[in-house]
This record gives sequence, structure tokens and C-alpha cells, in this order.
Amino acid sequence: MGRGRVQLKQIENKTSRQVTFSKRRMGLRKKAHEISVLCDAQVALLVFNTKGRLYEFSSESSIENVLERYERHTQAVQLVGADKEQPRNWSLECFKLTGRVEVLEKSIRNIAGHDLDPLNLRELQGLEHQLDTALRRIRTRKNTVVNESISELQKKFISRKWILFRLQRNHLHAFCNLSQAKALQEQTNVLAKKIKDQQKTMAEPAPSSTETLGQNSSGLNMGTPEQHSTQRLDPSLTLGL
Amino acid sequence: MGRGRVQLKQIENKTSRQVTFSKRRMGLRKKAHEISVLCDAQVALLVFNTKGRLYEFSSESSIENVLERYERHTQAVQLVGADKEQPRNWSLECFKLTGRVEVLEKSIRNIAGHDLDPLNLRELQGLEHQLDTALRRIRTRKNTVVNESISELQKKFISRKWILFRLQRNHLHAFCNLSQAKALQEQTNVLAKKIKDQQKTMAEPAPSSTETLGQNSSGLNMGTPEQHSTQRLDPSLTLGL
DNA sequence: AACTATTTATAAGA
DNA sequence: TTCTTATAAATAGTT
Repeated sequence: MGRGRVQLKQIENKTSRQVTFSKRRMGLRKKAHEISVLCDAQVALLVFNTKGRLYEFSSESSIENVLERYERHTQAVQLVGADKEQPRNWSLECFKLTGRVEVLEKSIRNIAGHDLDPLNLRELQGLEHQLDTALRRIRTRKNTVVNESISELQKKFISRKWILFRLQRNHLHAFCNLSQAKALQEQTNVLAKKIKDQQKTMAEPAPSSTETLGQNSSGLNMGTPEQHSTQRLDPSLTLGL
Repeated sequence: MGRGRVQLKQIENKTSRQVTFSKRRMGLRKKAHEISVLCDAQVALLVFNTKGRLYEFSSESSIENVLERYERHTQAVQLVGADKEQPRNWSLECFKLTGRVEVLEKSIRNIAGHDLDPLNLRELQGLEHQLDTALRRIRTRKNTVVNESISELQKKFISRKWILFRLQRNHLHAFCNLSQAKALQEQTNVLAKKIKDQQKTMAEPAPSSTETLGQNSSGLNMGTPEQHSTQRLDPSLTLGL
């Protein structure tokens, strides 16, 4: 439509091409608009020129609406066809993943004993129990690792005496970790003091528990394996409550 | 263009609309193709009819290419406008985030005492120390929370005697957590037995450590706060090594 | 689906 | 870019 017939191939003349692009772009846009109105259709048109500049048209207020509809449409089609779903909407995926990372990082901080202020007593107890269990698992595993090392070395007969001596020493140092017991002791002391103070300030003291608190001590038995199922901590630890 | 002039409004006659839609859709498609060839442009065209059926056209092999380019383009535009940087490459971002999530989940599993097999002794020790520290922090925080509860209740004078009694009992139960001490004891027992066995099977036993292992016991002091900085575990726990 | 009278789009020139 | 205009193309209504 014009003075002469045009071949369907790239217009050589740059200026001419630019002009044609401009005109036809407008024409395309007009036609897209017309079909959307005349036929009640939803249209999105994206055009990039050679330099990468974008010209867009949409029958809707936002072209995103149409693109989203397209995403949903192809997703629905893919769901039927493909078994392995590739995320179509990367930005949404990123958003979700970022949230997940935040949650995980928060968990790790809590597990490491930081940012505990928002947690209530029940949550703290849960956390404590979790860590306590974990610590036991880790120590068991460490035990296994050390034993395996010992067996391995025994098989190899390498510097037999000296290495076993060192292994044993490390082993014992690792397991007879004092920090745990120390922490337990300190907490108990703090606690005892606190309750003592509380009861001093009270008009009517609660049942006689503090009187004996200061004097009691628990015997943490380090006996032979044969004993360990019967030997327990001193029952007086419960302070008569 | 046609026998009569058309008004730019939805075609009432359903059949007529359907026909027009079909014709114009083809025309639009043809024009889109022409502009892409003549002017070296990248074009994507999405058309949904009233019933939601999709008709698409793209100058490229896949319409996705154009849509992705559009995403990048709008993101780039956002980059100029907004101060908060949006990732330009969402799929790469997703890839990185997925990796991070995996690392975090692995950490959490390790911290929870699972999947420990790949860890060596040093890593296990590190983990143990980390948890030990965390546990101490958590118990300190718990202590604080309980104390705050007590203070709060004291202020309010609600069922003063009874609630304090219960708080104290819970408090003591919570802190004098026997599982810790028990675990320590059990591990030590297992260890002691193991080393004893090892040394029995050795031609030349290592320096005299096992002889005293079975008989020693640690005294975990539960004394008053005034004592706690001087009172420590029985030094014989180190077994002379 | 085809036809065709008309309208519309646009190539080339100014 | 924009306007003009000759002409090619698109398409509304009809068959």
C-alpha cells in the first residue's frame, strides 16, 4: 500500500527504514487498539527497534496485566505437559527465596543464642531442649569418630604407643568438657540467690525450700559403665519441692 | 477499509465479531511480521479473545526471548529511577539464593545434630563449642525471663503466695535439667570403657591413666552464689593426663 | 471461505 | 519529522 510494491526484506536505506518503522509502528498500534475494541480482545504488543528501544502497547491499563495473564496461561499449559516445572516468574521466585533465607538466618541466630529477646519462656525451653538433644548427638558422633580413629591406627601400627596416648588424651579432654557442668552450676547459683531474695522480700514465705538450697550439692558420678544405669544425681537436687 | 466505515466500538453481532476478529488478527500478525523484517525489529504480540484463548506472535523463534528482554528492559528502567537496586538477572539471583538456602539448611541440620557423618573431629568440636555457648546464652536468657515474670507478678499482688511457689518450682525444674549431667556421665562412662578396652588389647599400655578412671567422680557443687567462683569440678576428672 | 467495493495504510516525494 | 498523494493492502459486507 503505497506508491510501489515492497519486498519483504530489510530496508537497506537507514533513513527510509527509520521512517517506515515509525509509520508502521503507529499502524500496528492502531490496528491492535482497533481489534481490542471491536472484538473485545486483550492485546499486548512489544516492539524493540534495532537499537533496543522499546515501544509497547496494551489494550489494558498496564501491559503487565496481559503479560501476567500470559504467564498464567503458559504455566497452565506447562502444568499439563511438562513434569519438571521451571520457574517462569523469576522475580517471584527470588522474593520467596529471600524470605526463606531470612527465616533460616533468624533460626540460626536463635540457635546460636542471639536475638533471644522476642522469644517467650516456652520457646526458650523448646530451643534449649533442641540444643541439648543436638549436643548429645554431636558428642555421640564425636565419640564414634574418635573410636574409629583409634581402630584405624591400631590396624596400621603407626607410632602405636605415642599416637594412642595422644588420642586418649584428646578424647578425654574433649569429653570431660567442664564448661557444661560449670554453666549448670552457675545458673543454679544465680537461681538460688534469686529465690532466696524473693522470699526474703515476701510477707509470707513459700514452703521451706531456700533453707536447704545453699547447702545441697549434687554428686555427678563418673563411675564405670557398669554402674551408670543405677547411679543418678543426688535426689536432694529437687530441693524438697 | 471495506464496504462501509466502521465505528470504533465493540461489534454487537457475535458472528460478525468472531469473523472480524479472525481477519484482523491475521492482518495484525502479518503487519507485525512485516515490520520486524523490514525494519529489523523484535516484536511480540499477545492477543486473548473474549473466551481467554491465546493467539501469539513473535518475530523471534520464541516469544519468551522477547518477554525476557522486556523484563530486563523494565528492570533497567527501574534501576535508573529507583535508588534500591533490583537484580538485573533474576535467574542468576535465584540460583545464588537457592545455593544459600541449601547451605543454611545444611547448617541447621548440623546444628540440630543430624547429617554429622561428613564432619571431621575438628568440625565436630567446633560445632560442640558453638552449641555449648549457645545453650549457655539461652539459659541465661531464660533465667532473665523467669526473673522478670516473678517481678511482674510481685508488683501485681495476684495470688501471691501460690504463683510464686509454682514459679519457683518450675524454675528449679527448668534449670536443674538433669539430662545434661546425665548425658555427660554416660559419655564419660562409654569413653572410659572404650579406652580401658583399647589398652587391654595393646601390647604396651600407654601411661597409667585407666587405672584411676573408674573410681573418680566429680562433685558438681550446687552451693550459694557466694561460693560459685571458687568452687570447681573435682580436678581428678582430668585423670592425671 | 471467496469475492469485491471501499476504506485504510503507507511509500515516496516534497 | 510532517504533509501530501498515488497506490498497495486490508477488510466489511455480501454471496
